[in-house]
Amino acid sequence: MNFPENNSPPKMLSKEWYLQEDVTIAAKSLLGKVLVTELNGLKTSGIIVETEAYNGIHDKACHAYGGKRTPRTEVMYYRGGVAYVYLCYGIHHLFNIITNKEDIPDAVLIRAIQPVHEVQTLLERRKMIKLKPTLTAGPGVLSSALGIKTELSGITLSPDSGIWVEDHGVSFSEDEIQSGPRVGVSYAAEDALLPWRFSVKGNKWVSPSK
DNA sequence: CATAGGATCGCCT
DNA sequence: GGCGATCCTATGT
Repeated sequence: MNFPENNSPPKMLSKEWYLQEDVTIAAKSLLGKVLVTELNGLKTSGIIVETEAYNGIHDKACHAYGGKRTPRTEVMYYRGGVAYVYLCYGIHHLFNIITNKEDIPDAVLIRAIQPVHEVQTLLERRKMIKLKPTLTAGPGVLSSALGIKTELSGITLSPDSGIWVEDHGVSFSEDEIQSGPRVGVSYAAEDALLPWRFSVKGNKWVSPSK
């Protein structure tokens, strides 16, 4: 596998980490971080291997484009470090990490994870028998596998709230990161072409390209 | 109040 | 590759 060995103990991302101003840098440095949920007594996790950056009010693909505020998007304006979860196509709960200062609605969509621990629980939630990349390759299916639902939207990422991100000392250099256009945002005119989808090159847990 | 459509997925051909 | 599922959200009357 293409993850370096490391012996550093897991640590939480700091509150300050989420306040960084360049959401594309945040999206890239989230690759290799570990997304953990502990819900109903079940602890599950995976390594983030694919993300997309959404650049606040200037980004036509962003739900907060033009400064739009609605009950759904209000949490995007919170100070960085909260979850933004919304229902897509009536079925899928898509999980985002809000970054940047209060009132600047940047978000990173988590698009794929590599399962590590408690794979059996992930499989059960997905009603799957065999371990395959479709378990967690895609924003809808990874939320399903980790038990993430829209009711978590607006919650602060921390063990107290049942969902958080750990730093296990893994990060990737530019030449280990694949960049490309974001998926499913053709309505966003010229912003649809921005190369703001990021993934770990050659990793089999990344979602299929379109 | 009515309605259109979505940062997707899985099953079907 | 094509399409239906499924329901919340945003928008317009």
